Amino acid sequence: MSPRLRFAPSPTGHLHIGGARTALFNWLLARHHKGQFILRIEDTDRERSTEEYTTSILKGMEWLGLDWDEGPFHQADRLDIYRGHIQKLLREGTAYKCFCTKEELDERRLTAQSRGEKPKYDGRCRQADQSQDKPYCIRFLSPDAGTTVVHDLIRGDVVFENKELDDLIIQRTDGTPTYNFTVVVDDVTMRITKIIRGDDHLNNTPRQIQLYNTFHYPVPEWTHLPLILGPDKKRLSKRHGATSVLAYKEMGYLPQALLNYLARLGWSHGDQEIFSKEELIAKFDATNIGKSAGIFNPEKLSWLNAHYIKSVPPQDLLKKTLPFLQEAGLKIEDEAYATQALQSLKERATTLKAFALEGSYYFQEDFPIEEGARNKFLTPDTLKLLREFRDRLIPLSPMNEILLKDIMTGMTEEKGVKLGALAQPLRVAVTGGTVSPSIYEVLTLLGKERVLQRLDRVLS
RNA sequence: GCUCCCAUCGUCUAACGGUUAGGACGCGGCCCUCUCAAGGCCGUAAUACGGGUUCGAUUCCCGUUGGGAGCGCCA
Repeated sequence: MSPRLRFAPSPTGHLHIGGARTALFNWLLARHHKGQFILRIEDTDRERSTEEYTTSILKGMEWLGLDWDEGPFHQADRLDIYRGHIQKLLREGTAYKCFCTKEELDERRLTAQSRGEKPKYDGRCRQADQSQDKPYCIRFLSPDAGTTVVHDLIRGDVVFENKELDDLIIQRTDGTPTYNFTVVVDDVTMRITKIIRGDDHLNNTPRQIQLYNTFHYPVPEWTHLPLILGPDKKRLSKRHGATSVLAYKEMGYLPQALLNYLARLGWSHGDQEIFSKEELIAKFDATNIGKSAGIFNPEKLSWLNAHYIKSVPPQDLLKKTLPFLQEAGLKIEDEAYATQALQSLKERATTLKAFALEGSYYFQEDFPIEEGARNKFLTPDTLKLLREFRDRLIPLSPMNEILLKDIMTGMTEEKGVKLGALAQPLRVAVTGGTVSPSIYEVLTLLGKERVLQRLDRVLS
């Protein structure tokens, strides 16, 4: 039977790095085994769930290319299903009404904690008169004795004492069902066979298993992923800078770089570092997932991004980069020229955004000249050199890299100076800075007209 | 505090009782060179600690320490 997996984010925030990895692992395994990947939006918390976040999560998934076969399902549309299941438990006596107020519970929790005990519900409403006309929530009657064991694919059997588990609330006073309940009902009715989720859910799993058991439903296969931590070893959060997947898109990261990075954070395939999407699908295997938490390392992501930028085919370069060029206010008039310019830049770009930041001189005439560069390289002596270069350039037609090289090396040999003595001032004059691709390449790309214009600007 | 999980270079990881403990990012050096990158070569750096088991432990067991997660009418 082909496996069915799901990703079930709650729309109380953007799709973040950790969630994206969970989604990726589920997606990868589904694709690897030719199973189904289902997307479900867990929005039973009406207070904090928003439409905006739902859209953002979907956009994040699409950007990463994690396509789903079924859904997105919304829990908000499934309330009748949950209600039916709750009624069943109530009828069977495996759930009961609890009339304790939130304030009472808070108070008891505090006193338990101050006594050094685990703050759990004492089960006092198990005996309460169920026909009282007071606001109530509904609790699941969990067993007091025995153990519940979680068969986890990467951790083995994890045993929990049932006495550690209290009667959890499955329906709020306002009539809406809660997470630990809906997740079970959904996974059962959606026939999910493998559950891959964050480590933070491991402690919830025994109570979910108890729910499966009382419904006599088959228990799925569990895989709990170690968490992704920040540099301070705390759970990755907004405090650690950009954590939203879409933020990486905006910073100029390629989805493949993020996918590759995320796959290797917690999973490995020997010494291999670079994986295409197809390779990941072919090679991904839950048995090679590690057990320990990993720290998010932006440098390595950057390295991967630079790697993938180098491999973008020339014909795709402009399309991918255009939004960043436009954002920087650069106008693209000649697409063929722009493509060549980007091509010359791509060896040294770390992000797509860097093209606009570091190569703006390709697309505008009124770029500023860096103060330090001007002082160091545009001196009376070098201006003399530039003037001579200009004079030798004028009769040149056509202008190409070989001819330029001839002129420049000829000049520097005559003067007995190093090539850099001419190349750097020239670079400052035509790019405004001391860093650029090969000077021959830049000059050729820019073309004679523009080069002369820029030389005149610094010579006048 | 209680419950659960985890522990190899700074970071991501390889090793599935026998290796000079390997690779990658980062960092440093050299080469290349018109600058900066890229690339090539070299280097830096780890089995948390203490007990067992074993001819032999990174690997198996126990403990200690350290880190993380959970303990919500959040998911």
